[in-house]
Amino acid sequence: MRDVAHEANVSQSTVSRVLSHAPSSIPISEATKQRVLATVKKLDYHPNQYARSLRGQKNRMIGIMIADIRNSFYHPLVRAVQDVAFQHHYDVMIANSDHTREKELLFCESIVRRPVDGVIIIPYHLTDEDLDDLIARTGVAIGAIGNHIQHPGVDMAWGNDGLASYRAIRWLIEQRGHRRIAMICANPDFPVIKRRHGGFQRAMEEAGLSVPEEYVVCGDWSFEHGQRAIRSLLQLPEPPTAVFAANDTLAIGALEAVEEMAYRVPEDIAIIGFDDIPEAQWVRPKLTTIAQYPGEMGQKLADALFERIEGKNDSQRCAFEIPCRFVERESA
Amino acid sequence: MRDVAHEANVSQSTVSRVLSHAPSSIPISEATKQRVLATVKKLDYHPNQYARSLRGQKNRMIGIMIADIRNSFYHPLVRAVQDVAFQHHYDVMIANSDHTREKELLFCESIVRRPVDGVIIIPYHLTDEDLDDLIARTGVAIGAIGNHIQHPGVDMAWGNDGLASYRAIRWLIEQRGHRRIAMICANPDFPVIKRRHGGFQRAMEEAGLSVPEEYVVCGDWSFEHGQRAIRSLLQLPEPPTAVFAANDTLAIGALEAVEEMAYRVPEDIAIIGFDDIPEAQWVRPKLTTIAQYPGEMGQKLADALFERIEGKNDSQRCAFEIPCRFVERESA
DNA sequence: CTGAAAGCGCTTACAG
DNA sequence: CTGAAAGCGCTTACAG
Repeated sequence: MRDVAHEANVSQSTVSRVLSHAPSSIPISEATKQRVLATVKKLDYHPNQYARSLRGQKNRMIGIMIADIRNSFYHPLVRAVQDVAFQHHYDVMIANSDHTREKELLFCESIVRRPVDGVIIIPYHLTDEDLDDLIARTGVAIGAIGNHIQHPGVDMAWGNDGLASYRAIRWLIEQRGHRRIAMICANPDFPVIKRRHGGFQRAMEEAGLSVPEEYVVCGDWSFEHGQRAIRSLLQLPEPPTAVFAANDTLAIGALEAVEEMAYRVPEDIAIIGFDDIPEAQWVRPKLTTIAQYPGEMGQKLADALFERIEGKNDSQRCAFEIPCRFVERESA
Repeated sequence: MRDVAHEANVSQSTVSRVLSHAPSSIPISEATKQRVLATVKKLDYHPNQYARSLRGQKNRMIGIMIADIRNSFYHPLVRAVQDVAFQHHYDVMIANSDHTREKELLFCESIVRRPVDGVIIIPYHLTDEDLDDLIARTGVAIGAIGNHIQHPGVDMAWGNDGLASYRAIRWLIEQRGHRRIAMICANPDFPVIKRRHGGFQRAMEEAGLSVPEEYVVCGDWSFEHGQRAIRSLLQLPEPPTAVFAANDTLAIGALEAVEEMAYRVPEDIAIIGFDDIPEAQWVRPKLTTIAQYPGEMGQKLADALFERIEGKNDSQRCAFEIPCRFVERESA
């Protein structure tokens, strides 16, 4: 910057003002401005972002925390956030929590250290108190997915997944006549599992159907857990006739295992997933599932985030409910 | 930091030295060290990363540039790089180029501005000159995928995809008796397409088989292009009996369209993909394809990157050839 | 409209 | 083993 100032015969202050798109409060003569810009171009000068950050300006970076970049469910969300950030000339750092509280806290720490201007997170363990702490220490703007986050200073987006689960199970019972329905879950401590399992349980109870303990198979979110879970279910003395999987990856794992065991889907065993990832349409039979709209969530949350970052919103809490939709295909 | 220094009754220099894991050249008395660490914990102090960066230390951040986070092919690579970075306590920023030179250059610019300590990139347009420029201006360590990058200061990993393509086509001809073979390509200007198409062309020529112009359908990398391309191919007066798709997404798109047209795979039309993304095993018929190992590429490149960042390698160029492997399944 | 100077929060010679 | 001081590259009151 010193070089540019010297070469253009102005002070550093002037170069800085020309470059920082300063709020027009401080005017620069057109001639000076052009001279500076020409010199900047000539010397191929790019202001150092860290110095800017240090001096108190924006950091021009946001963070995303998801469980695992390998799960397709997150991609539309991540991409939407990246695209909004790109338009604002922001960089995006991305971290995986692997559904552990430990890594969620490490993400918060790296946010505190750096810091960044905003984050979009999908927390599985972080509580309102954790977020409160984060805001107090950094002033970072936060958008979160999942309605277990109720902090008044945090924007959020959520699907009505509990209700959607309830309705899907009712559909299995009333439209398809199932009475023995099982559920493949991830860790039951996750709020998201509590909601989906709660919907399942409620529909079963209302229909007067019992759910034997071994009909709820908990584990992680993986393809492999889907395979193992359905095998154990089908080996029960009284196996279920339908299975509700807490996400599509589990459902697709189940589908693969069922095919190997030479059962027919949906005749012998019906399978319903959750999320409607692209792969749900590629498997055979095509997966009946409950669609969520992560792209829309990401987009809305990112727009809200930049409103906060740009100081256009410092009071209003945004809460976007993006309803789930039941998608009937071939597996149930 | 001032607060910590004051509270612990030492100078800022001392706090800094305790915290910066300084090369043991400068010793600190154990008592002082413990006192400082206790105060750090008590005040919950986290050093500001931007100030550290500015003062010349490492920036503790690397960048990844891929074409599009939504393509499954990149996930094992991204995840592997993230995991290595995580172990080194580094943050990772990720940008999409959408296969455009414009966005590839914008990524370079944001690297220059920030800067970061290293990048892993999958360039489709960037040349050795571009990278030379980037290194000159930032000293950033670079690892790249694809053997069109030959810069002596850039580590690289690559699959032998040209040869693998050649062999797959020979297999179609010799083991499966195909004579009319088409190819679905992305933009033919991409080095990766040149290599894969080159292998295809060579196998055909060596077998004395001609490739009508309309048998090479160029477009982008999308599912939709796969669908459109195979439709146009099957409507030709003399349609092909086998199709080689430049990646699995194209192949899966082709598979879907073929199913809608009620052709049988592989009896009526054989399909071969490239990459072996997880979805290749989920579609029916299961996709015959050429496996690449992006996870291994990412891991090796990231390890090499941190060797450079930590100054353990400032001369040796690493070049990892990760051979492709033909995976025979059901679609050909 | 422009410039001189202070300061963001650290690290690192330099001195003791 | 520890501290006082300079400086990384910017931005922003303050002064003119």
